[in-house]
Amino acid sequence: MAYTIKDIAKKVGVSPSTVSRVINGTATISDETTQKIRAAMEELNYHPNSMARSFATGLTKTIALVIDADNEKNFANSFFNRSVFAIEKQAQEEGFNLLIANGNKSVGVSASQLVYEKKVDGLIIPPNCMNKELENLVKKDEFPCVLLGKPAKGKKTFSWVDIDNCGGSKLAIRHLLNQGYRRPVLFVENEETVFDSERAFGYREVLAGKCQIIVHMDEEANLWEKLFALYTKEKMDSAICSNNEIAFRVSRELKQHGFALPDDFGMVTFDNYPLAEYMEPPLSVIDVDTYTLGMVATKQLIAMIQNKKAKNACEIIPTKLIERESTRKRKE
Amino acid sequence: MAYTIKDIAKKVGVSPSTVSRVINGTATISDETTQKIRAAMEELNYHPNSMARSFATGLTKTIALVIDADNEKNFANSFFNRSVFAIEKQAQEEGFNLLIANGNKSVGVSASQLVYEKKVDGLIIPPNCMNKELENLVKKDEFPCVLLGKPAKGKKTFSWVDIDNCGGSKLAIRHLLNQGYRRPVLFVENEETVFDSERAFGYREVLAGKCQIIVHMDEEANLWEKLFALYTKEKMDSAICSNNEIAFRVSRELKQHGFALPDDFGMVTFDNYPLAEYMEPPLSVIDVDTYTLGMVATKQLIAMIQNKKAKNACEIIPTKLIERESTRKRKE
DNA sequence: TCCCTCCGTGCAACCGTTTGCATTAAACTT
DNA sequence: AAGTTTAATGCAAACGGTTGCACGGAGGGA
Repeated sequence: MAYTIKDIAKKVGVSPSTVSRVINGTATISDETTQKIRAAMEELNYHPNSMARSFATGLTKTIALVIDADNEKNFANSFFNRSVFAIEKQAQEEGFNLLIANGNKSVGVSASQLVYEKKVDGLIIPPNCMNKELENLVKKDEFPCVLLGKPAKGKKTFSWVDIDNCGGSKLAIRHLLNQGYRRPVLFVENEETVFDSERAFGYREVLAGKCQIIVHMDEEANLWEKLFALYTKEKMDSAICSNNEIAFRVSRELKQHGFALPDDFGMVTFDNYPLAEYMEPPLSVIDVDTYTLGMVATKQLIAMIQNKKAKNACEIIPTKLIERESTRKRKE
Repeated sequence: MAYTIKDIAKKVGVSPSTVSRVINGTATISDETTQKIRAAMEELNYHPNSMARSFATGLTKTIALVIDADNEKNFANSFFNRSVFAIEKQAQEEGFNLLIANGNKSVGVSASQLVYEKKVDGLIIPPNCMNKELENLVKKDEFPCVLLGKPAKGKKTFSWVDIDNCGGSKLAIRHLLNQGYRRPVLFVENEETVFDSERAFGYREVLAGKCQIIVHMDEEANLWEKLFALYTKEKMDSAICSNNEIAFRVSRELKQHGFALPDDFGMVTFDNYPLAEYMEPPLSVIDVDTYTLGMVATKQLIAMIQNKKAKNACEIIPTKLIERESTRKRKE
């Protein structure tokens, strides 16, 4: 059996409460007593039992990150991963642990379970994992919760953090125009996800009054046919891709059919994928700082946990352009 | 305040212990009482307080995965990520939660802390995160622990799970030879990591008596120079790359200098990176099943937690070859 | 019919910390 | 010097489950 606070108390000749107060600094204890208690703890290599503590205080010092395990792509993309990294680190720095919870619809219960069972003090959750049950739970108990991504319209009652999808899109297009491209097309998976729709919004805004074409990849059966039509009929000369897989596929098709990047077609893609710079040509990207995203979300959540204020805060993490070869300046 | 077991007991007119026994199935309770208790729990939407429970039982129903946050690459590579996914899922299925803990040397304490403070019931930990303190702790208390990767020589006293690096390497080389290549070179980061050294071992074994060249990428200042020498002087005609970044870099150099894959040079790489199939040409890979890796590690750990047996078990997850264009059969 | 088992349940202690309240002694006030 | 504040500490009751032991009653064997 490990030592308890009582063992320390007995050894020093004080009451358990005094030891507790020294550990937590919750009352003024004489220097002498403090020293002796510290020494005893050191000597016996005492560590407080976190479960007993959580039980007594009602605080777990743990936050949960809900993951969308339905979508296995989350695990292949670095977006998510760097966030996990940042969240863990920030949590740790503020004395919290990080629990990973499945937000899968079929398993379902998991995330709400953690709240019901009081296993965590707060939740970081992607909007698409937020279901009705969880929503009610969070609202009713004012349970600390930060959305990792902008919620869809009409659900603005949560705190959230997101990257600047709209701004990133604008950045990309302005860059293309700057480099001498005239007609950029936007490739997204579909416009149902918030981030794709934000990117589309930015695209439309910058190109207001000009030619706009948005391709929904999930509707395109024959990518090359589409690309060929875009190039020959629509005279599109460049692309913004919403993710790396799209960028890979598009550039492969183009190259296989004898097009040269960036001379025949410019390309910029979202997310600074590690391999983007090893592509041919190295891809210009909109770097989304998911590390900061995770960090800010965590800070916000822990602030909510600790002082119960700062509700309905929201923050947008700026994106930045990393210029590489795929958008080299064109001779006009 | 949420309902407690006592509220249920009072409502039904039984003692709290009876309710507890119904919840846990730890004694025979009459059908009638069971029904009434179940109904009351349902009606009040009762959920047991996990902290109280952990406190009483000494079991947290939580396992920790230690991550090497020093190495940010871990988060960029899908190896690790798919494992996290699998670990969470398996844990969840067996009624455990997953905690992510930093194994960073500088933060240090974190992982041991969890053990000291009894915040988790077991640990999944990459060998390189295993430090002396943790090692002692684990051994002394017989704390359940599974290494996620084969430990270096001399540390065989832990349970571990790893992918079959040696076998994967053999698979790759035999495949190359089968396809008509004669002289495959092995590219690794360096041979200090266990997995690279295992891969090198497999390489040497299959090519015993034949030409063997292992390139350590961390020592190569000029990759193209090296490749050119390998091709012209050593007559190497194919490569096994230990990771995707190497494969990317090597294939880029080759293509930039006018070589055609697979006709001039064959290539197979470790890890079925999602983008490997979008490469030009699509890369043949040794698929390492990190999903199974994580799942098996978790099963093993939970078995240790639950029946305190199965110590020092070890398991090797087989790899498999996915044949794509980069190793197309050569005309001899 | 008597004794023994076993089923279903209750009692109460226990898990390790925290914390409101009480207490004492010392240090100020005036 | 008496009264009042303040610092330092102890007491004991929580916190919400779990579990060993005990006990009454029903059923079964002799």
